[in-house]
Amino acid sequence: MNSKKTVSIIDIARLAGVSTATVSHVLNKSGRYSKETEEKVKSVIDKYGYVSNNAARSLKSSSSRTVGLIMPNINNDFFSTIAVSIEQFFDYNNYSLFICNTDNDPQKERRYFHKLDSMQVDGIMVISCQNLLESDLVSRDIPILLIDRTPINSMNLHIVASDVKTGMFKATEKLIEKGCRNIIFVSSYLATYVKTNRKDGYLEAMHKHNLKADQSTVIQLPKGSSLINTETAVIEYLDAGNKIDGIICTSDNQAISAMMGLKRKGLRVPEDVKVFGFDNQLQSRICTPSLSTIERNPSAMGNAAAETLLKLIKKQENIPETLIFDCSLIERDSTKQ
Amino acid sequence: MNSKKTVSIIDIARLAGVSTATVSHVLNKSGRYSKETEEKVKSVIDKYGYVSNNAARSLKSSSSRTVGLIMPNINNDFFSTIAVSIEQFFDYNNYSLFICNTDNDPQKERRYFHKLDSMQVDGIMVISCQNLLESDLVSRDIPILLIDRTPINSMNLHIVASDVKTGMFKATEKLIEKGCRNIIFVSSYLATYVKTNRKDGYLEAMHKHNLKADQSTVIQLPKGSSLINTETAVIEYLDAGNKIDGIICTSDNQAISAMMGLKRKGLRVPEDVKVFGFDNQLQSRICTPSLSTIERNPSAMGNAAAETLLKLIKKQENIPETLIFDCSLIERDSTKQ
DNA sequence: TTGTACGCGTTATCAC
DNA sequence: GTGATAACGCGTACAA
Repeated sequence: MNSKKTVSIIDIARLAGVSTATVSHVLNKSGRYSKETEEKVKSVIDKYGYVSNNAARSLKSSSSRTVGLIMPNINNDFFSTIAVSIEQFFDYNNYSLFICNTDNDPQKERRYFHKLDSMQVDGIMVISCQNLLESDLVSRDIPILLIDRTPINSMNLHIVASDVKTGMFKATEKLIEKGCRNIIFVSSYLATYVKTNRKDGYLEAMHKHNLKADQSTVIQLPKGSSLINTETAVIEYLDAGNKIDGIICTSDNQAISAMMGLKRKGLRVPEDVKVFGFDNQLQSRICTPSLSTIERNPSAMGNAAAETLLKLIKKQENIPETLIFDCSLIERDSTKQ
Repeated sequence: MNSKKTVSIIDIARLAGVSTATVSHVLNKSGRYSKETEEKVKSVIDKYGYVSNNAARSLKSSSSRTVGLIMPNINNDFFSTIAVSIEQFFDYNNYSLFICNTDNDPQKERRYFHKLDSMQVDGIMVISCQNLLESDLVSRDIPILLIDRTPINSMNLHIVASDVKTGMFKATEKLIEKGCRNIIFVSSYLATYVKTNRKDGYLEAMHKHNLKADQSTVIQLPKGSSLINTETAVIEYLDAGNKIDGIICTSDNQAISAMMGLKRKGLRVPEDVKVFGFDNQLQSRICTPSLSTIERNPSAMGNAAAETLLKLIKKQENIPETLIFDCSLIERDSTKQ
């Protein structure tokens, strides 16, 4: 344990024989002081280990050179990659980033909005887990930026996201091109608007090529199900007499579980069934057979989000309201030949 | 964009026809008001969406019901699992957790210490990337808790960590028990004190059983190397005429890469070589063959860390200075038979 | 360069 | 028991 008496700007001013205003100017390099006073002040600050009180600073300036990122789950590769690139951008621009983990709990998301708001952050980015964002999330006039998820909101918030629908469309069409005709869609539990987007890409591609795709070709895992449920669901689907020669999944883990189900039913990947995952997570490279997948571009998304938020904070002009990133297909063994 | 005028406690007081003191008391449930005024005040707060200004509150009380977690990389399963359980604990206790990602940059770690300090957080937990912690990290008298990594420090900080050395010892001995005699140790780049701990467990087990283990049986990957380097290093080791029938790695990814190297040299796992990973990450279950690994207990560690920090914040007595968690072995196909 | 009013919630003191 | 008044904490920015 350390035991320190807090040193305030008043102490420093007294010890250096100047006013608090001068100390403040030295700290902020805002001029209005001589070389000598600067050195005197700096040496006193060093000697007593003074750290300026951010609470007082933000109370006065209602800015803190701090931004918040609210996200559902730092334990998810895609999200945490976004977070890391955001952090790097803001660090480079002398801002601090505070990351808040909501555990996919909408209530907690709102609590963090209020907390960041009351901590006087200069802006907030959110990968929301709410379907609807109310306008009372923050009380101050700070920018809010939506990343990835785009819940309904009445505030015309700026958005950085990826074109998941087209990504799913391309993946589905790729399987069709390779001769698949009975392609099913396996979806983990997702908020309504997320799920709809992804499924629509699949449905549109199938219908474009006059292939059957409807409720009966979609396996929707219920909320709270684990990966073993996916394996079981695929087996049950086959046991019910349905044919499969292609699977599109909403995550790599779903795809890997689906492949386990296929294996237990004696079906080979990619010879009998071709499989697409989603998000190009590490495990898609490591599993056997290696998994074809859809790559969003989390680093670029994070960087664009951070850049946009900083522009909003600085109240610059002509900031695009919506940035949508393309998805690309990464083909590996699970869709070979 | 939202455009709001900030509502302050003064506005609420005026609108409710009471003083700011009363509003404050209602907010903090500190008594001294009647049911009627309470309802009146609450309805005004609701109506105008008032959020108390944390900067002002922490300026006065030098507490913010907020704690910080500084960590090297949220993109790492082990760390982020710790973080999630810390977050859950503090949320349950009505604290907010701000997570700061240092990218393994000691300078940045120090910057975040100062920022959290000046934001008046009530305590800081750190998975440090420094070898030495100076005592000027924070200026106020707040508790700091070390998690996992235990750099040298002069402040007698509390520690929550795991007994990695014994874990490595047990894994090595397990391979010896299964008949391995030429066991090598493959280490990714790690800070000195981390690496030493892990390697010592391996060395002690080998020496206890009179098996050769020294510089020549340790593959140390240089800083900044990627997984392909591990694969190559294993191949080169074999090409140099060395024998391998067991491998202990400092991460699951290292182990998976090592297995790829073995495969390319025509060696089978587990028949010819048995392999241990480290940390029981998702990929250890998914790879083929599935990987035996060492499980630390990140959830329990996170929970213990959070509990300890809260006790320190509340200045309770008899808080254990050091909590060390055991590691357990998880045996899968890579060490079978 | 400096003095000082200001921002806003908390809490001790005081009045009824 | 209820509620108001005012001092306080500390950095900022404008006026002097």
